[in-house]
Amino acid sequence: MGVTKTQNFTAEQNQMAAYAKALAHPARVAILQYLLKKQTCICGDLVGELPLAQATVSQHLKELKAVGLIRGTVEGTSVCYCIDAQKWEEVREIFLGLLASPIQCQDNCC
Amino acid sequence: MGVTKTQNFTAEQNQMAAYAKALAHPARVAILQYLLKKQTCICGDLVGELPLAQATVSQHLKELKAVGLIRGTVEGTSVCYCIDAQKWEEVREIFLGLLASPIQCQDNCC
DNA sequence: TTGATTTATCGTAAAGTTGCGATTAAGGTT
DNA sequence: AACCTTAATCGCAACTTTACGATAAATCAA
Repeated sequence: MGVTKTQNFTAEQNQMAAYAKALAHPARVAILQYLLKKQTCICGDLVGELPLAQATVSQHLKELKAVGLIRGTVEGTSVCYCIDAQKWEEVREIFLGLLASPIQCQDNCC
Repeated sequence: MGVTKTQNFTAEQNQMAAYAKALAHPARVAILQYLLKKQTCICGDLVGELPLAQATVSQHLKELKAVGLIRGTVEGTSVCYCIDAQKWEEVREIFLGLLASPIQCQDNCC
């Protein structure tokens, strides 16, 4: 059926999966890296930076906006994008929560 | 065309995207959480734990194995799974690298 | 107002993902 | 050997994602 059974997982699991999905494309990783470096930029900068057509970049921006990771504000003809600091902190905490988990068993654990 | 233009992005961007993709489904997050808690478990435990059919769980395990996050060793009729400690450390570093980036601008950055 | 610039959205094609029943393969058990 | 158990794989249906050209909408400039 091709539909994830969201309702059978915890909110935390779904949330983490949603954020991971936002990062699950090199173009979106590149967008976030660029935004973290420049702090702010207009859409056109990203179109120039990425090896993708304008429509495709716009679509990736839409997805990042959909999970709340970035915000865009209209500035005349352009749109200025930046990372949402609060959301970024939230993402950080969620990922650190999982990533910080220790692993006891080494090489031949099984 | 539905094909990610991998070759036009950096190795780091592609790698991060690949790991994020592995985490981009609640079932796979659940599998990792369970493995981090128990350190080790057999496939059947996961099938019992998750709200999914055996074939589906097996498929998710395959994806996690494909990126190297988990390892499975045959133990008689069962297969014992555990997290690959080295890979886990690598994933941690890659994600921390991005997540640690500071954000200067607040509320109305644009 | 006309025209240029910038970004979002639409439509579409190709490919990938999710899920499951059925089957296969491999190891145990009797 | 015949049978059970466990897990992987196959085949399929439904849905989602990626990508781009074309078009629309909105602002600015002359």
